[in-house]
Amino acid sequence: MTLSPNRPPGSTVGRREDGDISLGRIHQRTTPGTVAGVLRTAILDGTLAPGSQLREAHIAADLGVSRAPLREALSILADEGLVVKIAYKGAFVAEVSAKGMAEIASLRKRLEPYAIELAMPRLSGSGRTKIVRTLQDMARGADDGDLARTIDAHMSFHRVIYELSEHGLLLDLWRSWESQLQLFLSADHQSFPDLHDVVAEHERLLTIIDTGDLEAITREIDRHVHGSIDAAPAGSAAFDGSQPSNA
Amino acid sequence: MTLSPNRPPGSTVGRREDGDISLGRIHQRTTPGTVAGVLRTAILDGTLAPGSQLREAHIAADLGVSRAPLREALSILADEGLVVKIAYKGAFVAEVSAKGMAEIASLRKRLEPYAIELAMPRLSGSGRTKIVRTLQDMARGADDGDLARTIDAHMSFHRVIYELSEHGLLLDLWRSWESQLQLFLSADHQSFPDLHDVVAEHERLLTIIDTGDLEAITREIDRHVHGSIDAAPAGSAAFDGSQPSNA
DNA sequence: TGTTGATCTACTGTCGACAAGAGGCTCCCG
DNA sequence: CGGGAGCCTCTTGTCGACAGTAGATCAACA
Repeated sequence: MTLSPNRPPGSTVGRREDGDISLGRIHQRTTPGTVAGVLRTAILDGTLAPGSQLREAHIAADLGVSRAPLREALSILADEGLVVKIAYKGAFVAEVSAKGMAEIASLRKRLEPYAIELAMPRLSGSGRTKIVRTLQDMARGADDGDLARTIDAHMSFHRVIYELSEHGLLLDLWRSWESQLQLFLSADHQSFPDLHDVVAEHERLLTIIDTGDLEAITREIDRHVHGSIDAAPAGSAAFDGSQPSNA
Repeated sequence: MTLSPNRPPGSTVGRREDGDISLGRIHQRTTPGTVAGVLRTAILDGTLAPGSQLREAHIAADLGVSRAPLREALSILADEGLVVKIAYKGAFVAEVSAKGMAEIASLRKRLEPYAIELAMPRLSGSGRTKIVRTLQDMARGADDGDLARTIDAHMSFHRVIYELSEHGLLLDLWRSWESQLQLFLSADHQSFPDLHDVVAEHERLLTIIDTGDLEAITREIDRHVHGSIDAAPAGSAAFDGSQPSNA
């Protein structure tokens, strides 16, 4: 992940200097960025199987770019933890391991309550609207039995909280986890017998956040995160210690 | 930073599986890796001033490599937060901001106690020796008035703790902070009137860790980290709000 | 005189070709 | 028949050259 502490000079977030014209920034679409996007979705939707090697020449030819920007795209994905690069051997689609997920969970338990605490002051107005919207999205996804959409909304729910914390590092951290969580969840959805459970879970979380009781929030996050991680590995041997890594 | 969850097959850190032969792994010295190393020291020792642009062609020629591996080296440093890359504009030596340091501190306060907790079981034998050794190094550096050495040992002290936690993500996180902390500290050393204070501070921390009292440890880390961050910015206007954070 | 527009330069982004390392295969030798 | 040295091929790593962009300089114009 790229935990860059210094943002590019142009990436003003919400500042308006002259007449209040804040027409949101246009972010430059760089080739490596778009390529990384294509590969990311391919990995997340299973087109590129975990463990498979990503041959540069092939992919570059497929996408109609040269190897230089492709290699940079692979680096981006490596930062996100979706790809593992090994010198002189190549780049491989990451295999999510139960251990890796547990590690992420252990950090989330300690940091997400903090993120919520920081986000508190902004949880009333438009911030709250954003969160509620993700819940609605999640519900709609669950209604339709649309796994991908439900997961997307699930990720958005948490991401919005990190965004509202206005803590750059925290948000970067979440971003570095998001792809992996998404990969894990979509591969492991069978552990969610009913998608509506996910929705209920998060509605409950939001209710508790509303109380503003930090203790209770910490407890709930603990339960919440614990549940979504440790509930799974038992059943999904496929993702266990699979790191003989390579192969 | 590269928070890769899946490590390359060979990078077992301190594990000895067969007869205790830990001859430490020879890590493949890749060109981008060595180049990144050269640039890293140049940045940390001030040869490359914060904010200055790193022109690819120029540096590549200086080091006798082509731009391809150099660009990758810059990406590595960007991951570490020592360099900021901006599309179509170039790579610049990062400027540490008080805000960035405060963000790191806020996360350390929440994670370092956890790292210590995890490291506990390994804090008796050889693990402890390692820590003590960094303290000795720190002391020697302070005796000689050797700032760089003191800082190195200081970083090692904390790094060893994260290593002993045997929590991959935590260690990765520390690594992603280390360079920036080092950059900050070496630029801001005037806030340490006496290097021996640093040593005393860490000896005290170790003593408290020895008690095994997690509450006390958390309190101490809070004090410790708080002190080493918030003590500084007041005096060092140079690093304050330097983030045109926009603008 | 302030502002707009073109031009110019220096740099980054991209390309295709070449070099070098890694792994598998065959063939030779004990 | 087993082991090992040497090739052979595929892939990644590196290179030099070209294309495109950002910012500065400067001239034309209202």
